[in-house]
Amino acid sequence: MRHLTSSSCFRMKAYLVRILTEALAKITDQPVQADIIIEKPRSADHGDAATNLAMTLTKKLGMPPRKIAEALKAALPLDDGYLSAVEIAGPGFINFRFSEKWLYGQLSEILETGAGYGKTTENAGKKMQIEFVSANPTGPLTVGHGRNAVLGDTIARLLEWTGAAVDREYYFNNAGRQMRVLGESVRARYLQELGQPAELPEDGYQGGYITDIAKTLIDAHEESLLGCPPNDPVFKNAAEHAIFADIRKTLERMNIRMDSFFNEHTLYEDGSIDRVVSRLRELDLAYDADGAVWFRTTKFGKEKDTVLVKSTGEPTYRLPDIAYHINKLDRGYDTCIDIFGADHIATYPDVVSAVEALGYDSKRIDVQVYQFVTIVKEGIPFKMSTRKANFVTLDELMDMVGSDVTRFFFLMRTPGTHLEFDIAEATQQGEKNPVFYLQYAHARIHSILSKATEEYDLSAEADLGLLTHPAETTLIKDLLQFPDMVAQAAHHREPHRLINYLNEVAASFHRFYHDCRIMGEAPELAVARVALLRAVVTVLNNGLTILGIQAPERM
RNA sequence: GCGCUCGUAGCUCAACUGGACAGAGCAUCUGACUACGGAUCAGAAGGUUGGGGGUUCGAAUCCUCCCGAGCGCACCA
Repeated sequence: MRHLTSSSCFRMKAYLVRILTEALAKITDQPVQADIIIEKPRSADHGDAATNLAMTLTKKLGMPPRKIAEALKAALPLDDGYLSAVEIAGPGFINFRFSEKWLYGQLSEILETGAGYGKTTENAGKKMQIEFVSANPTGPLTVGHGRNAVLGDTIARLLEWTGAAVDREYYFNNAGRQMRVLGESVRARYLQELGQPAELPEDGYQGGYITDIAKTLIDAHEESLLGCPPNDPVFKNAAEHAIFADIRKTLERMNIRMDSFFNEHTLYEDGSIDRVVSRLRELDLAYDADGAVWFRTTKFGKEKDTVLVKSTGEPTYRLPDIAYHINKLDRGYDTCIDIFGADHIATYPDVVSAVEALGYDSKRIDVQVYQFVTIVKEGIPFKMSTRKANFVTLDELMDMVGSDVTRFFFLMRTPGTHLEFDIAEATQQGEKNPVFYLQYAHARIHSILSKATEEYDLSAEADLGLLTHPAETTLIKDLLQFPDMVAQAAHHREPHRLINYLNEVAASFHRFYHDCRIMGEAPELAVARVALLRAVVTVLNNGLTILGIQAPERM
């Protein structure tokens, strides 16, 4: 059974589970083990909540599902503090309708809770860490990194709303071959800028930012670096600092702040790399062959063993990866989440196997893989490469569409499926741009509220019982789903669920706006509707806050 | 060749992880307030969920085999 918390929807679920359990005990002699699942039916005709309990019990009780449903219904109490009706439908669903008394009670709870509405305690007391972005400082962040960055940050926010303490960490490596080539590329540009003959390394970085970095070196050192050898760290260091500064700025612009940057090099300095190898050797999971150190991945179902340390003495990236995850687990996190692109999909199982073999509970590691982004520009997709400088940077994208649209587009889709990022669609300012639908609803309500403040005395308590129009009650029911939706999105690490939900809320609001007026109605009703709008604004605001998107008061 | 991830309306995607009649937004067509923001709302049309077989009360979802796409398969990261 699903873990339940104290928020409104959970409380209704808990109530339904309890009365169903009691009813079940009444209709059978022997105790029956049953998983009671409560869900919201797709169609409003089927009530506000439903359970398939009767169907799942057909085998155990040896009775047809509708018979069981009838018996259960007869044994259920009908407390109008919670429910107004219990119905049986279809093959044996038991459908519940919430009482108005319950709805109004919950609505006033939203108003009281305000900016905290939607927070739950599902992960209260849990310490979590999420590692994301983690791009090596070889160039500016591109749209390709964007999905990773925004997913990581938003999942962190979701988890915080379920009570967890979350650390955001950026893992990087400034010592590998890529970085060496980067330094050599800067040096080549430096020489060229000073009129010296020089060529980029064969697989050097071609982007214009390399030349910019070279120019800053000229500003700082003039010609004094001409005699430096190609591998002099001054070039690489300059590049790293400039690029990291740039990356931080981009992240900040996207409303992302890291708690820590972890340099892979640390793992060499503190000996944890060596420790992993020797412990794997003790377990006979690592061995020497052909001058290299191998990891016995065949023991975990792989076809081939994997090299951990090359015959040159240099570890492959897998080894520090293992050490890094152990480092994280040793820091005491209950859960460590990795946000990985599809290219890592085949390699992380090795890390998980190693961590498990070394005596850690690998369930504490949670790898989230997202599929790559296809950029569509003028109707045609194009491939990006940092090295060839064939990319759209996140800064360029935000120059075009702003950070709200940028975040929204990356969050809109299921992480596990390919995302098509259509620049033309994102650039649209009007109705075609999906983010505006939400922001418009927020701005519209705000405008109504400020007008209502002038016309009515809103200090008196609203009589919420006046909100009986179908557009009003469905809107209230939508609002009550919010904490549950946040918790679900957090649990599945899928922010798009929250977006879909907020779109529904906005749609319900627009429908309400169309059907129900505020100004011009009897003052009591107007005041009650204003209260409802405040609750809607609360949900939109809190939801957009989780998504890291602005909730504008006018547009 | 092997592994992973996928395939849903013309297009981009949902579907609460096995539930009721597969839903939204674009695009197309038809309508709506002389009043609170028309960046809105109502309606129409659009489907053999890539295909076959299986599991069961029940399948887009699970198993299997085909077809098709993307990504991996280094002593690169």
